[in-house]
Amino acid sequence: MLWSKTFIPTMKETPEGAEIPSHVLMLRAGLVNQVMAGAYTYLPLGLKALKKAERIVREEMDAAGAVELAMPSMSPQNLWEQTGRIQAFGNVLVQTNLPRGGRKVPVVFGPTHEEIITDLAARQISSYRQMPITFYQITTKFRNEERPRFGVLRTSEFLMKDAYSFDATVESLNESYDKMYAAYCRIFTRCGLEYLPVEAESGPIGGSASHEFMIPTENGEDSILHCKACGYAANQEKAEIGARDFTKPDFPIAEMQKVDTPNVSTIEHVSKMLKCRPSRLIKTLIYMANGVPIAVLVRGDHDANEGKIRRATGATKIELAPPEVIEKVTGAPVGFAGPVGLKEQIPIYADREIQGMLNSVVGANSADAHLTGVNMGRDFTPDKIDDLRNALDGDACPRCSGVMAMRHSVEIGHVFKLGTKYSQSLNARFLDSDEQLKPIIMGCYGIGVNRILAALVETNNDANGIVWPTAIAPYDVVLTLVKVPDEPSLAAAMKLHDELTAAGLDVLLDDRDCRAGVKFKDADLIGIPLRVVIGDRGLKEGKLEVKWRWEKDASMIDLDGAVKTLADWVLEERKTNARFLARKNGE
RNA sequence: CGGGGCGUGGCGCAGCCUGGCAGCGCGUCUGGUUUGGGACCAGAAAGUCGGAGGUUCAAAUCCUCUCGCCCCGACCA
Repeated sequence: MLWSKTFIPTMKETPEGAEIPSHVLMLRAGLVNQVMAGAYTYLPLGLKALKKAERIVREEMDAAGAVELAMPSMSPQNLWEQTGRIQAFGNVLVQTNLPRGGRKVPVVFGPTHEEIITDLAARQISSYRQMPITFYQITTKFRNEERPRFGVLRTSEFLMKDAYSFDATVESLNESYDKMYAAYCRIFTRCGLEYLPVEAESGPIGGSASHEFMIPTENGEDSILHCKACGYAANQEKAEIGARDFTKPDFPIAEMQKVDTPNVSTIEHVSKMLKCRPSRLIKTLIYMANGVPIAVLVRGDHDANEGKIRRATGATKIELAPPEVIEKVTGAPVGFAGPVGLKEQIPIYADREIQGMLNSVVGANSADAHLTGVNMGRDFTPDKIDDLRNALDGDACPRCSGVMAMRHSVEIGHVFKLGTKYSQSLNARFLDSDEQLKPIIMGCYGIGVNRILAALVETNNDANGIVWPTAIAPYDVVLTLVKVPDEPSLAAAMKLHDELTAAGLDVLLDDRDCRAGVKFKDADLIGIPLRVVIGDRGLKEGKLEVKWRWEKDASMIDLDGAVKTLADWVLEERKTNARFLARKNGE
């Protein structure tokens, strides 16, 4: 491809509004163009990279035995009513009514396709002999993000590979899941990503039935905890906290005292007013566990974890109690709840950390007042003590004696054992070998294809621009023509371009009539892995100047045999990303 | 949905407080000189100052409303 014949609108300056590296660089390198918040046009360069990621995903899905199909973005609303996901998705779901004659047909623009694929299975799969089977597609998904952000990392419309496995037994599901898990590892490795599979909140089957594939990066929206000692990794939602002994500090135990805290109800304000750290406060949260109010105690600087509360209570549904329930239970307005002197007798669940607290501050269960010098055992007794809070940096690893580190990260893939949630609500049943009718056992597996690009740019860039791995780079090689116009060097460049292309490489020839400096800057900005400079200096000596994007200095190779040399390098690199990955060790 | 910031030629910004001819840099176009890391000189085109209403002799500037974008938070199978 000639640079002058394609469309690569690079920018010297950072566009207003872009902040994180991937957003800035994807705009500056002319990969994407913003249409509105959360919607981007993929320009030729961005689209080429996206297609390469898509191709790797497709190849590995095929290799794993999944079969490709394509489902429509539009689907009837009633399917989503049957699974209850109209409510579950809420505003995220993009819906409209299609006028059909005098009728209105309510449709949903698919945010994912469990409903549609399960409906297909319900119609087409009737025997255990038809399974196991895994379907996949790579299509556009719609999710009305209330707050799209971070460029292409979080958009309302995106390309997703979604796969769904159908099995007759749990053992078979486990095999299907493992195959997808392994395929994901191969995909992200081939893409040159440094990923970390983490345990995620699991579904109805339990166990380690869900994993997210994360790319650790400062600007990620998700938090993960990782123990380097044993390798345990989980997202913050899921991460357990290792048990430890709680020895209270050796201070005299204070008397309980009631203090006035007019209009001061938040942890931040209370701690400021009473001049104590938030960690001295006990946060009392009133939750509804299957509709019954309970009190949950966590340290003031900790966050309650609803998944853990659900498991501790054995409830299926956990939600924060509405203000009227809080007032009824505590006898005080919201913000003054505490474990001492609750108006109604409700179960109290305390986070383990509460055991280590001495002379704490709690709400007084009356307006504009708190209690100080409160101690567990003397002043209140929880019904149950358990791990109820979100894990934090430095918490103990639940699997070994190590310490976990917290990192931000971007989720690029998710594998999930669904079980029979959808097959039951959509009546997808099969006749098993024992002549019994049973619900199909499902798994689902997603990859955000756009996020592969964004995550790569986010984690691979320098002051000059993007540094692509060859596997995903829009072009393998950029030929930088130094002297324009100049017939002999143009002819040599065209010849090289054609021969490299014939050898299977993606070649971009920068034939623009501008100064060499501009071309070098642009080549670096758009991040093409291999740069070949064609100038009369080298041509006279029968040499070509070559440089990998991440190398500091260029080297010379003979013009004779250059095509074979370059093709060998690039084809190898495209497969392994070996040089790309090795560069980090040298840093 | 709460909090904050920003909308001025294609891009990045100044001007606004204290109302008085709409500016700068980059880019674009023309001519010339240059030519291996974002060249230089001369000239040119291009802006309903996000939109609506109001105050005023006069509004980019002050007031009211509104739309959009970005950031933080809430939300996110």
